Amino acid sequence: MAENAGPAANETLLFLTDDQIRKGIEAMFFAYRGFTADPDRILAVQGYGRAHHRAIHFINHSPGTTVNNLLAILGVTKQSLNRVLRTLIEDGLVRSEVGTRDRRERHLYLTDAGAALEHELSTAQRDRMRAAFRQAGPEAVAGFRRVLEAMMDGDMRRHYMRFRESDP
Amino acid sequence: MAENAGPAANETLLFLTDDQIRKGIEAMFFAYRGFTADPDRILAVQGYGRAHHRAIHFINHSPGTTVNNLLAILGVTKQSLNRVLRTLIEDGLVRSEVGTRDRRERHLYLTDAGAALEHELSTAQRDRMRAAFRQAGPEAVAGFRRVLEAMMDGDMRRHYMRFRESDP
DNA sequence: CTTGGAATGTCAACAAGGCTGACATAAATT
DNA sequence: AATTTATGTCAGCCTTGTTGACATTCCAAG
Repeated sequence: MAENAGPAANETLLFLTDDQIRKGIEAMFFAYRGFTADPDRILAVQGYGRAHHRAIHFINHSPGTTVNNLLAILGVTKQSLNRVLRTLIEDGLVRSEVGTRDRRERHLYLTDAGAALEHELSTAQRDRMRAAFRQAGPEAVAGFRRVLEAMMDGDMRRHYMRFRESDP
Repeated sequence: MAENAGPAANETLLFLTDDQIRKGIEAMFFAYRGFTADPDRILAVQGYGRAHHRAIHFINHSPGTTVNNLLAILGVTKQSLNRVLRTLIEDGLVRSEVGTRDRRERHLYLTDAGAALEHELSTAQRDRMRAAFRQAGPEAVAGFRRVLEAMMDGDMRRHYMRFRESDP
């Protein structure tokens, strides 16, 4: 490697200074709060929390997914997920069907009521994200995605990429 | 506004389709987990959680800050923050000094031990962020920041901007 | 100066939602 | 038949959010 590529090297690497990194960390902290704020408000009314939102989101995304799949994606224990699923099933937002191929598995679907709540939640969250995307512009969005993908853990990136491919 | 600006309009607005937005939402979800994974591991050993990390981070960032300041930045109730602060003070990581001008206020500082933990935590988190930044490149980082800033709530953006300005 | 309100912070109790561990059941696999 | 896998459940713990009650301190109006 070249020892020093001249003044241009400092220019190019400015985005890697500790201070720039710290700003990135704080941006991530504050932005995540905005990211969850709108759904949180909606969920609080019904007595649900973020855990319910996550379950609903991914069941909507992959209808018929099994409990085990969901566990891997959400990265929680089955006891924790089960508590959330139980309330969602009791409240008639999620339907659980015994698998036909493997009858140990439970396949999860949103009911109409579940889909309605999902729509309400994702509309709120998408509106904010869309506004941010529009304000920042297409190139910023591409960069945003590149940085986030590089920041994921291996397993999470696998799940994320699987989702990316799953749209034709 | 123009009704339709031709094929170029579709090109430019592709990043605003529901599907692109959904990918952004899921990227945010998965990336935030990577973002907190390393500090979480370190904190778990000492029996602390993310709340302790946030308090330590912002006390380190603004030494002498008051409890009230911290409340506004962290966006939690004072009772919640107080519990975290109490354990940090008991464990000798944070020092609380009665204000001289206004003796109702408590000014917060990290002790040497607190600074050591802060350094361990921020090193872990910075390393991952730095790797992601390096991998994505400077333009992507600029875009990342622009999108995140647009995604913040008004109050949070105010705090974030205040921090940005505070480095000479 | 006194008094009443506002600001600041602390303590207590409760709920959500993570976690681990142990165990049950049913179905698939060997 | 024995083992493994997928799921569900109970009990109990921890962190971290909440509200309510309360103490202290400051400040301003009377």
